[in-house]
Amino acid sequence: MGKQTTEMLKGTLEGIVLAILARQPAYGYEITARLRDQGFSDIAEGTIYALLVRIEQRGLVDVEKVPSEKGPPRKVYALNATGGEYLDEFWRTWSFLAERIEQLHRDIRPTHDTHDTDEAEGA
Amino acid sequence: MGKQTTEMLKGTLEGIVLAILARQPAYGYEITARLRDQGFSDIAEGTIYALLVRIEQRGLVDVEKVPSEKGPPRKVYALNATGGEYLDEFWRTWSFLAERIEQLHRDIRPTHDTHDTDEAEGA
DNA sequence: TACCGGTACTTAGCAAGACCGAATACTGAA
DNA sequence: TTCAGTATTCGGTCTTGCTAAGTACCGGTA
Repeated sequence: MGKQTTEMLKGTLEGIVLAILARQPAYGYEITARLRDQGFSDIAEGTIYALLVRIEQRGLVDVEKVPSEKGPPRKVYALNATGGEYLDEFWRTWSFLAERIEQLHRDIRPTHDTHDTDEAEGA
Repeated sequence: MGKQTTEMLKGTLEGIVLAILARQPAYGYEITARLRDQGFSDIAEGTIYALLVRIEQRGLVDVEKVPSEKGPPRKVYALNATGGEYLDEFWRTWSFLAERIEQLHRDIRPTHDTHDTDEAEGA
C-alpha cells in the first residue's frame, strides 16, 4: 500500500491494537506479526512499539514482563478498564466517521444540487 | 468530538473533500459549511484551506477564481482526471481498512485462541 | 462617516502519529 | 565465531490537523 494507508492509520491503528488486546493480552512482536498476517503487510515494527509505549503511559493497558525462551523478555500488554472505555469511545468515533464516509461513497453520482449557498454566477 | 476524531481525520479528510468535489466543484468556505452541516461540527476552517492548497499543488484539482457578491473572490476547486484516480485509490484504501476494522469490531468476543505463536508459559 | 458582522482566504507555529534506520540484547544453529 | 530469528528501544523526518491571528471585501446601521 502507499502513503494513503499511512495517513489513514493515524488515529485508527491505536484502536486496532486496543481491539486486538481486548481479545487477549499480547506483546509487541506478536501484534506486529498478527497485523502482517491480516494484510497490514507494511506496518513498521517501530510504529507498534511506539504505540504501545503511548497507550501504556496513558494508562490504557497493564504490562507484565514475561521471560521468553527465544530472546529477550516479552512485554505483555493487557487492556484494563480505562482502556476498555477508551476503546468504546474509539468505536463510537469510528462509526460516526465510517457512516459519513460510506454515505459519500454512495453519493458518487450528483443528484441535482439543491443546497442553499447562494448561486452567484458572475464573471 | 475529541482528539480521536482529529487523529482519525488525518488521511480521511482529504478523501472526504475530494469526494465532495467529485460531486460538484466548490470553494473552501462552502465546503467547510457543508461539512459542518453533515455533522463535522468542529473542523477548523484553516484546516480545509490548507488541505485545498495541498491538493492543488499536487495537481488533483483545477482552480478558478470567481468573484463573489458578498466578499473576496472565491477559489472554486474542481476534481480533474488525476484527482479522480487518486480518489479511486482512496476508496480502495478505505475499503481495505474499513473491512479489517469492522472484522475486529465483530470479533470482540475471543473465540478460543488458535494462533501459531509459541505458547511459552514460563516465568 | 465609522463601525460591525458576514463572507472568503492566508499564514505561522504547534502537536500527534507513522515512517526509517540503527542499535541493543538474548537464543540456538551452521 | 558468525548468522538468523526473537524482542525491544531510540532519534530524527514527514505529513497532517489545530490554533490563532490577520487580510480583504461587502452591506447595513448608528
